[in-house]
Amino acid sequence: MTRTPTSKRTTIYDLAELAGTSASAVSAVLNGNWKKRRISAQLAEKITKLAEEQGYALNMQASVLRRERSKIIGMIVPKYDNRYFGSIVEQFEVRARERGLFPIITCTMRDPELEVEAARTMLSYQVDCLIATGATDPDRIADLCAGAGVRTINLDLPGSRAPSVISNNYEGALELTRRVLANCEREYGEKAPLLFVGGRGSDHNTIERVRGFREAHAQAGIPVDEAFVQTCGYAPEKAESAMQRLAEKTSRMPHGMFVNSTISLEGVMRWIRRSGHYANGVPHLGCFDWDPFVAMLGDHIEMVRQDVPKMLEIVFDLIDSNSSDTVVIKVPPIMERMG
Amino acid sequence: MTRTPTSKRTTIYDLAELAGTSASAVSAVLNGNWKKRRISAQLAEKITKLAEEQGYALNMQASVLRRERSKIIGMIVPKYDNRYFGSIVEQFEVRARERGLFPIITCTMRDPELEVEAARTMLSYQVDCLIATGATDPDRIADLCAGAGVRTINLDLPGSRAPSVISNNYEGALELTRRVLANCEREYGEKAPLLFVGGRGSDHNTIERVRGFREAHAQAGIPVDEAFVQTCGYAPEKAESAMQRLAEKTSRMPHGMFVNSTISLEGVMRWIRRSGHYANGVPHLGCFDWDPFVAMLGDHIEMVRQDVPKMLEIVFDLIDSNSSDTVVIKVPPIMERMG
DNA sequence: TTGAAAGCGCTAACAG
DNA sequence: CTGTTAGCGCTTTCAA
Repeated sequence: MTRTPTSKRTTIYDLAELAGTSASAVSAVLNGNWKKRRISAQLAEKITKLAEEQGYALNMQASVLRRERSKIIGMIVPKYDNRYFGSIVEQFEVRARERGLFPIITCTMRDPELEVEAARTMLSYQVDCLIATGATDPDRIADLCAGAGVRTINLDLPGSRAPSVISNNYEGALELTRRVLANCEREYGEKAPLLFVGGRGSDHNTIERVRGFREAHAQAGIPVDEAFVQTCGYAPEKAESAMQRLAEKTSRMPHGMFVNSTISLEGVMRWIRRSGHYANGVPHLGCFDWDPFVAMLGDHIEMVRQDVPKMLEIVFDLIDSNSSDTVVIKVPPIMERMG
Repeated sequence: MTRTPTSKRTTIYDLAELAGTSASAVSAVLNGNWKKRRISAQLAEKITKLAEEQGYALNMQASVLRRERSKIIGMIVPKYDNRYFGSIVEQFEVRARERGLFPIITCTMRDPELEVEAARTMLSYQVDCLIATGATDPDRIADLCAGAGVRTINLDLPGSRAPSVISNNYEGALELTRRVLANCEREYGEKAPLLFVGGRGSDHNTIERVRGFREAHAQAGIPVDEAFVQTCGYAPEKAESAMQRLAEKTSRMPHGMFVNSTISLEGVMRWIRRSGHYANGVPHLGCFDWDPFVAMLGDHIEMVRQDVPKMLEIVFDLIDSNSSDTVVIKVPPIMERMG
């Protein structure tokens, strides 16, 4: 793990000596502002060539230490195990690099302790800006960052002390619920309440989605069955055991469900298969999130796809605009057509 | 020695002044080696408390610049859009942190240029070690790192200038092919060659998997149809159009397929649905990779799950062991049971 | 038991 | 046009 002490890395001083010039000239040339310093094209070329030959690599730690902006941008993200967060991270990296920023990402496994730990570490690395994605306590992170004079933006889950970019969960849930209700009615010729399963009762997104879920029921004139609102957490195991408990208590399982993320859907699907409860007649499902293979599972699943490109576009606009108003920007999700 | 008014961050000098001691004492205390320096417990406590109160955060750039080891460990990874790489990245982070290392990850979108660019950047950030995951040209990266005296380990795809940890692609493919062949024979009562689709004909993993594919055919006494070996690339679109081209050329599509990754499977499934070619009688599939929703798609799909925990365990053993032998360690993948 | 001091490699202001 | 110089914040001898 140790670097071989023999192969000392080339520094601008080495380059300066080889070129018979000074470190500052080298620095200026290598940073592309040799014009400003009116360094001769000849010298500039000589230095550039030398750097190439010697395999010179800038020492970022030294550079960042000296500059006032690090150009490092951090993101914390709960997990990498689903398409939603995967595409967020992927596009975050692309856009960051486009802007000449260096992205560092840390996954917090949905652990609140790890979240603040990760934020602290990122501050140690002098990030210029921190994006808190799906954080359980965005305000805690915002405070931490404020203390260090670092900007924060909340993504996916909103906070009250920094700008937030989130999906329009209410609208998405409203439409998704409508569709599943309609699908159920079409097939079973009966107006009956759906099951809501997955998510945390305390998180903003889940609250908003439940609100949309209720509103769709209200609009259809169907009373919500309170035993059918299961905000049991996101993990597959939690969704699975929530289903199990419900089945033990109720004599009549719902014809349709609103599943709050693909993560939870994993558990729901597992339960459906294992329990054999729906052996004759699969329930109609609605999933708040998108996954290509879920889309292939059959015509009985509707999906809401969160508009990641748009969300990240706004995030970076916010970064560029330098504003720190604590707005909450809601991005309409996309309804995937069935089949 | 005047601090600019912009730098609002607390430094060890601020702390030293507040505690009426020196920066070196503060540094020692905050690094936990105040015992070695026999600093009084009293002073140590005072400093610790002060740091807490002031919200002191270590400046990693300064710290790393001064130390000889950065304790930063880098990983480059092709994509975040599938479970395999997702779990690699997730577990990499966990294990790195367990060891007190700071993980930085960069996704290269399978772009060879970006790969070396990313490696260079990581070297600039003084990584102590770089893991090249699924790199198209691992040796190029190994050379780059060697020049900087930094260790490299190849993951997923092997190289010849650094230790490599990969799946046993041959064995996995052999067994997967056997199963699909058996499934086909059971259903159609006929020995017929499978289609191999996805992956790059030039990459080691694909070559090994094709070898296993051929061997399984040989063992079953079935000649491989050369038109049925379609190493068309990983992307869904590529797999999809490869299927299309094949269908246009051949009068008889295969009853079974070996699909080289879930990524490619996405395209294959799409083609199967859109083309209507298999309207009566789904083909038996084998997928080299695992995804929970693919597992739910039906009994006609077999999967090979690469043993990510084991692979990463070996990667970190390699890191700890400090060895740089260019071994290739093959980890047996796990055959998922159907259903 | 503790502090002073010397840099790590780089950037940028200031003098030529 | 170019070099000198003064640190950025931290770690680590070395001296006391």
